[in-house]
Amino acid sequence: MNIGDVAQTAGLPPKTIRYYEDIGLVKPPRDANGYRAFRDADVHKLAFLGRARSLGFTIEDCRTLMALYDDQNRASADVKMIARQHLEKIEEKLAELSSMRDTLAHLVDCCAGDERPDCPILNDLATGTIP
Amino acid sequence: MNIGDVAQTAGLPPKTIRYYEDIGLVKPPRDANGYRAFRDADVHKLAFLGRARSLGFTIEDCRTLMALYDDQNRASADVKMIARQHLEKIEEKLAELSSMRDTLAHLVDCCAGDERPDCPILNDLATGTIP
DNA sequence: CTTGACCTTCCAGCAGCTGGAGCCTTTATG
DNA sequence: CATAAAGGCTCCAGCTGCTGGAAGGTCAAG
Repeated sequence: MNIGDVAQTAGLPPKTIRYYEDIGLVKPPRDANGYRAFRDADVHKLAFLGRARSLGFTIEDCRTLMALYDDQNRASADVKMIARQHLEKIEEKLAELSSMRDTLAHLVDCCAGDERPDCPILNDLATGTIP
Repeated sequence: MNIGDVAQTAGLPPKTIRYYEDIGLVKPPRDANGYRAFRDADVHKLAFLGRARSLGFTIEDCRTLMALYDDQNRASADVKMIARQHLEKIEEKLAELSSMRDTLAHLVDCCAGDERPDCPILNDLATGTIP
């Protein structure tokens, strides 16, 4: 399978797939013409990567998760630990973002948004005093 | 005021302040010894930047917001527009993250987390089939 | 035989810092 | 007054995870 088809199948851009090869996440053999020749296992790995990335796992997490996937003697506890830590980071980001949203939404609400210069948003940024 | 004191006052690391000078957000004059000599206005700008950044505005947004702040003839509508667009992006990210969280939390819940290899998390990543 | 769609490599750049090396200046202490 | 620590300076490199583009080789269709 050539990279374009793999891209379709795995739902990843060719550039990304090449990058994943670069950093050693997949190792497709080459055809005589130099083209990457993806085997089913490679395509499968890439789909795995795509899903893990779409859940927000870092590349390093993905590497570890794939190694665990390949390891028949893994303990599910190891996988769960990674997932739980990642979940925690997501919760933290959510908290941060939602506090940003609350502040911003309030400021936007307070701003007249007309042609006059008075602006509670700028006032807050300048002084740190939320109206 | 030297960079260290400004860092304390504005709540930004010295490295960040130097970086902000690099990209033209502040332009402190220099003392004879080459040290940056921050004026009150510079410190004020940096605090402004710190607050804008902590609300998640991009550097380019910050640049625009500061320009608007300096412009006595601004229309608050312009500020509000920037804030509203930023708010939208935050909402999008929130939605994305919270869907990640839901999926992950569910998977973590389903995983025994013991010494056995069976793992619904890996199964999902491998097949895209949430239990 | 040519055209166009693929494929290849390599280099650069995005955001927003952060770390470190190597050097100079100021300040505090003995 | 000498010295050492603390702070300042510049410049270069690297982080994450790609993405774009240039310059070129390959392959299938007409």
